[in-house]
This record gives sequence, C-alpha cells and structure tokens, in this order.
Amino acid sequence: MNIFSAFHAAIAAILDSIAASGRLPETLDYSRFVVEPPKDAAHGDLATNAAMVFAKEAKANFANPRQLAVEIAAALADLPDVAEAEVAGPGFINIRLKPSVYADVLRAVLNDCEAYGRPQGRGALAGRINVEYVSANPTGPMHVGHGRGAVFGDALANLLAFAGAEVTREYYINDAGAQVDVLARSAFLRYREALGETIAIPEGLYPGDYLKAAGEAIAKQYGRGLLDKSESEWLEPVKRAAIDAMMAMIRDDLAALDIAHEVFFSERTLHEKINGLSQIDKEINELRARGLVYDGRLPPPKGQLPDDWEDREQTLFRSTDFGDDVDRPLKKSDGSNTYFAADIAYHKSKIDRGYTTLVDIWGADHGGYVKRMSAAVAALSDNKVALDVKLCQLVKLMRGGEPVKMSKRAGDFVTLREVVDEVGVDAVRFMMLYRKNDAPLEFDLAKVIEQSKDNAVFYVQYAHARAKSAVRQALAAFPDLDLTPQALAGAPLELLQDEGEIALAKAIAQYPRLIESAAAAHEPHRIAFYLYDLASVFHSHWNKGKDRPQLRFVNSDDRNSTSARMALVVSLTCVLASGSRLLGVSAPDEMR
RNA sequence: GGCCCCGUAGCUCAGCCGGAUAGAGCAACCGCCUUCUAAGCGGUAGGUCGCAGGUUCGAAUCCUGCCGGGGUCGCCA
Repeated sequence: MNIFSAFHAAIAAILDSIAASGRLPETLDYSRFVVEPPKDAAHGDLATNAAMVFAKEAKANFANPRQLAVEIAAALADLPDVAEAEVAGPGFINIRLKPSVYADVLRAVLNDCEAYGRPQGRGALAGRINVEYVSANPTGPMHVGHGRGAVFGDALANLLAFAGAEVTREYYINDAGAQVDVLARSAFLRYREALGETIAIPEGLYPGDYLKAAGEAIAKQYGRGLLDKSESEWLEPVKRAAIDAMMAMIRDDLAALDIAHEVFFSERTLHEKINGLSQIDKEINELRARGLVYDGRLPPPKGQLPDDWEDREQTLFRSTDFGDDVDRPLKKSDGSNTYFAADIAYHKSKIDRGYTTLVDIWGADHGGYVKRMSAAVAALSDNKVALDVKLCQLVKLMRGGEPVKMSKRAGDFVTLREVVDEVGVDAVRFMMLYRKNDAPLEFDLAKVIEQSKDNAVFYVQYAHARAKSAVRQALAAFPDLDLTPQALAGAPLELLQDEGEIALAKAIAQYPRLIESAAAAHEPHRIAFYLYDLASVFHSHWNKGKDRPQLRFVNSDDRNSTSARMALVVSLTCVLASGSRLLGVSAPDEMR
C-alpha cells in the first residue's frame, strides 16, 4: 500500500472528471504533478502541486491556480480516507488523512512484511536490466575502491530486482591486453621461484606475494616442463593459469562481501578469431557498413601536446553522431584493437542478449569514457537500449580520524579483504552505501565498529534489535499473545494515538515511495539514509518511554495497547529488515 | 585548453526530473540522567545553498558565464 501513488491516482481521476466537463484538456501529462509529504508536518499528511503544474492549461476556465485547487480539494475532501483538504499559498493542496489510513498502512505492512514496499503498477520497473560491476583487472587482489563499486552495484541490483525488473549481475573480465601479459611474466617468475630458484622481480612486473600461490600451482601442473621453453611458448598457458588464480581470489574476496555475479564475461573471447575474424572485427565491420566507422585523422588534443604525438590516419568510430565530442579510435598504431573496440563488441553482446537497460558501474577516473560508450550503445541499439553509467568516487581509509598510511613499498596496499576481515561485512556494505556514489567517501575503520549513536550502521541495526527485544518482552508479559505479523494485523490499531507512534507509522508509510524513487534514480544510498531516519524516529519514541512508562511498547497491565504497539513494532522490523536486505546488511535480533 | 564530477551550517554530508520558513549527524553552548527501555536523553544557536546573470507565479534544484577543488584527454584497462 503506497498512499502517495494511491492519491496520485485519485487526483488524476479528479482531473479526468474536470476534463470530461470540458474545462481542462484531455491530454494532460499526469506524471508532471507530484504527491509528497509536506516539509512541514503541520501542513498535514500529503501535499500536491497538481493545480499549479496545470495552471497554464487551466487558464481558459480557471482565473488562477487557486481556483483549480479549490475544485480539486473539494473533490478530495469527499474521499473516505480524507479528513481535510485545503488550499494553501498559490495553489498547494494540503491533505490531512484520517488516522485510520495509518492503521490500514500497518495492516498492509503486516500482511506483506518484507515484501511490503515492492512497487506495483505505475512505479514498478519492467524489462531486463544488466548491471555490470566490479570488473577489476585480474592482476591482483581487490582494493577498497573496488569494494565500493562492488557493494554499490550489488545493492543497486537488489533494488532493481525488488522494484520488478529482471536483473543480471555481470562481471567483465579484462583478460586481454598488455596487463595480463605482465601478470603472466610475473607469475612465471613465481613459478621458477616455486621450483627453487632465487628470483628478483624487475621494475614493471607485479611484485605482490599473492602471486606465489599461482606460481606454485603452475609448478604443480607443469613440473619443470616450462623452464626451458621460450616465452612465446609458455606465455599462454601461464597467463591462463594466472588469470584463473586471480579470478578465484577475486571471487573469494567478493564472496566475503556476500557478492556473487551470475555472469562472468571474458574479454578474451571477443578477441578470439574464428575463421580469421574476431567478434570485435565483426562489429566494426557492421558499423563500417552502416557508415559509422571510417578511416580518418583526428585533430591533436588541445592544450599541451603529448610528446609522442604523431598525426596519422586511423580507424574511427563516428561517436560525434551520438553526442560525443570527438570521434574515437578503434585501432592502436600496431593494428590491434583499442579497449574501446572491445567494449563496443561487449556492449553489443549485452544488447543482443536482450537487455532493455544497461547499467555500468565504473570508477570516477573513467568519467571521460562515458560519452563514447553511451554513443556506442545508442548506435548499436538504434537508440533502443539505455545505458546508465554510475561513477563511484574514491574511498579514503581513515582510522580514528587519521588517514591510514599506505606503505610506499611496491605491491603493499590495504586490500578489501583486510578491511572486511577487520570490521565485518555489515559495516563495509552500509558505509559504502551511506554516501552518494559520486561523492568521495571517508571510511573510518574505528568509527564503523563503534557501538554508539555516531555510527550509522550500529544505529540502524540497534533499532532492529531493540524492536525484536520489545517483541520478546511482550511475549514474556503475555505468553499467549500471537505476535506473528498476520495475527497482529487484527490488533486494535486505533489505540495508537501518541504522536510518536503516529510519526513512526508515517515514516513506515514512506517506504514504498522511497523504494520507487531510489530504483528509478539508480540510487541505493537513499535506502541507507531512509533506514537511518526511520531508526531515529523509533529510538526517539522509545526514549520517551524512560520518563513516561505509559508510552512503553510493552505494558503488562494492558494487553490491548501492547498488542497494538506490537503491530507497530513488528511493522518496523519488517521494513528495517527489508531495507537492510536490499543493502545486503544484516538485521540482527540482538546486539552482541 | 576541451570534456565530466563536485562546491549547501565550523566539520562530514543529505535534499537537486522546480514548490511553502533549506535538513541530519558531529563539534559548540544550555539543561537532565548515572540508568539494564543498556551501548545516554532533551534543547539552543549556527546558512548571501561558490559568484553573477537568465528562464519561471516560484530556483539549492533548470540554462549561460565566471571562480575554486578533483578527474580525464589516440597507441592503459
């Protein structure tokens, strides 16, 4: 039950009937007006700008927006759930609901529990959405920055699925190109080391200890068989083995964060030639046939010229036809494909697999790449598939307000795994989402495990545990009381009269609207902020029970009021658990 | 130099497909509590929403130009 969308529909119906009387056009776009909670609670429960939005269209028959508002308000006042509808200011309509509406909301929550808030009808998402996230190079362990993209993508995928979309979580393995060759050479050294040689790792290769295991694995598989081979012979098998080892490690790191992708897509497969033609070649040829790829020269970049700049003819994609600033090269000077060329083939694969929306999660340092990729997807799908690129900003690791010192020693950095092991999954996931994706994030290792109000993770989890504790106490006071959500739907909810109780019910009633907007905007952080606010409403009402015992949720003298309040508390646990599940954060029954 | 992101209270940040008197946490200040409804509570103060124009009945929100910070700019991925 979403009271906001319900009233949006009710107001649309009122506008329809005014239109039917000939005093408004029949063609109004109802998505233009909103029904939202007023900023000031004194204005009532709902507010709408419908009369002002359609002021222009109403001009012929209504002298000003207020007149239209008066007519809409009059019709609203006749609705059974409305206590009062009045016009304010230039034409706002403030609606005060009957208290029974919030009882209805709680009953709806109790009936659906964790399914409550799933968008229905107009707000529900349709179609197949591919969310591509992490996509870290398989050349080493993940660091904290990767973790942010990983958590963001995972939570977004949860949210989109909850909102009704058919979601695929995908990882693009960058297992082609020079970096994985470097990986292979580094792993080969570790292989020789595993066979007893003393090695020195030259500049330019990966020095990290994490490759030792890969070297040992290769030694186990090939024995001394690769030692006297030339690089051209050992490179491929060593590369394969090293990539497999790195991907196993990355999957393991992701699993520690409760993240599992459904599809791992290998870039290498796009480069493999079948009958002399790779998938990349095919897509380039196709675009060339459509006149979207040509051979030409690019103007040098403005400002300072790269020293090795040479003007030459190259293979270019006409991305300027699709909103990019300059056409983009598809071939390097040695004739091999650029990363962009492979990415074109990759995104074409997603389009061919039938997705209607593509979401890519990238680090902010790839911002300059967004326009060309959007242009490519537009070209490849004839503007039918939408690409939304979400950029995640850097994570700054802190400990007690001081930056965590990163050792300068090559290959030694704070890995994602170390952080997860130190503070736990819940803290990492919640804090990574407690910030907008394009804002830099300070992650304080000390703060996130603090048991205090200053720590948002704790504050939200504590609200859930506290609510569960209240349920346990109610059961102790009334052992025969049925506290299942279904049974509580029959509780005497009209007894919920205190303003703190009403405020909590109102906050719970916001949840469906929050989910809809967060899903539409691809912004899971809104859930984290909402949960914090919801917890805050609950805690502050709970605290009133200290001085005024009659407000406590459990009152052993009053079975009926306890029952009604349990309906409220259990509704709260449903919503806290639901939102936490979308974020991938646990909702514990007690704090330890 | 081109492009992208950011600029909101002392600090860290929400709010941004336009809507009423711009919010939260921390810090500050003032009270209260010393408790198992525990991991404190309540309140006060604090803002030319970077600057200047524009669109609009209405702009933190949209447009333009500046200023400041960050990112990025063929042969890295």
